[in-house]
Amino acid sequence: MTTPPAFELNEFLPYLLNQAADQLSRDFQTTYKDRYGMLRTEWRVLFHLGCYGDMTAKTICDLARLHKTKVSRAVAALEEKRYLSRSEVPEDRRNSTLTLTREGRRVFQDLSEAARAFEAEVRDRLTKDEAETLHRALLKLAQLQAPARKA
Amino acid sequence: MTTPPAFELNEFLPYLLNQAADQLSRDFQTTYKDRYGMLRTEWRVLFHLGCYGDMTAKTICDLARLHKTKVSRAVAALEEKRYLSRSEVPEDRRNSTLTLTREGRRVFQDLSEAARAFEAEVRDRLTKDEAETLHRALLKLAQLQAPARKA
DNA sequence: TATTGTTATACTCTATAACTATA
DNA sequence: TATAGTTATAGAGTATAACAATA
Repeated sequence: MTTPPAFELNEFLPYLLNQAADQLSRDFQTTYKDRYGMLRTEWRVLFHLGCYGDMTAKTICDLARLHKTKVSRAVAALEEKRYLSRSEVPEDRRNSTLTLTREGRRVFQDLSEAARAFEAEVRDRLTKDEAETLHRALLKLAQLQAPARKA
Repeated sequence: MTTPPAFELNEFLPYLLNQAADQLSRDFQTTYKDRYGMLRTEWRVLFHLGCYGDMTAKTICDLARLHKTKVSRAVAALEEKRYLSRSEVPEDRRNSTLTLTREGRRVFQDLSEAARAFEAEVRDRLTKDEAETLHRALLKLAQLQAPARKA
């Protein structure tokens, strides 16, 4: 005879996750957009190369869970901006190794400092325990692979 | 003489947040898309009315942090589907109160059960503490207003 | 046949400006 | 003049199919 409790949107994790992610994305995107005219996927590709070193487009697809068409276009845009160059892999000429140029490394350096500062602000709004638990929970939910760090 | 530690993308909260949110969104959207051909903003509007009762488009804009153009289109789509109706507010004829129809309430009922089941699966992947802390942290980061619950 | 990557296309989402009507 | 809502438009993001080159 009891009615089920009404649904509470503000406790629905997928909704909250989206709201929080949108909020932070919007704030952070101004950095790479205003400074370097980069789009979201371009930023992600640049950071994969900067953080983890040279790799092929296919590897970025797998690590970042991005579709190959998105990566293909982002790589073309970054090449156009002279932030990366391609070199054919002799063993398998279907793919190219992507490498940041000197300018690309400089941009990565600048943006990673901005990212660090941004993250510090975000963490300031949380307790230490909240930030750590959030990080752990998100890793579980996002199902990302963590590659070996750049040498 | 020490170099700063390299940036670690997989520990950058905005990135993790996006990956997790995208993942869950994609999974959940199939429910409202496949069953009712609804888009994301339509789902959000329907749930605001279902969870919190009748309100104007403007109120939904404020609660959900959505732009009025998005809400306007979602409301038109839901009206077209006969999930809601509008009634002019006599005191201020610029706005209308939005009300779910019988069919709209049925759809909300069905989708909120699906949402509950989906959330249960998500929480199963986390410990109780992780789920609670995640919820608390996301509320802080998303900066949502929680309206009074529907009577 | 399968894989890497590109191009084309359509659809969804976001952002902005211009507009109507009411206040 | 300000606010609620609509319409139009452009740009960004997503998804899919078709294709070329290579394996």
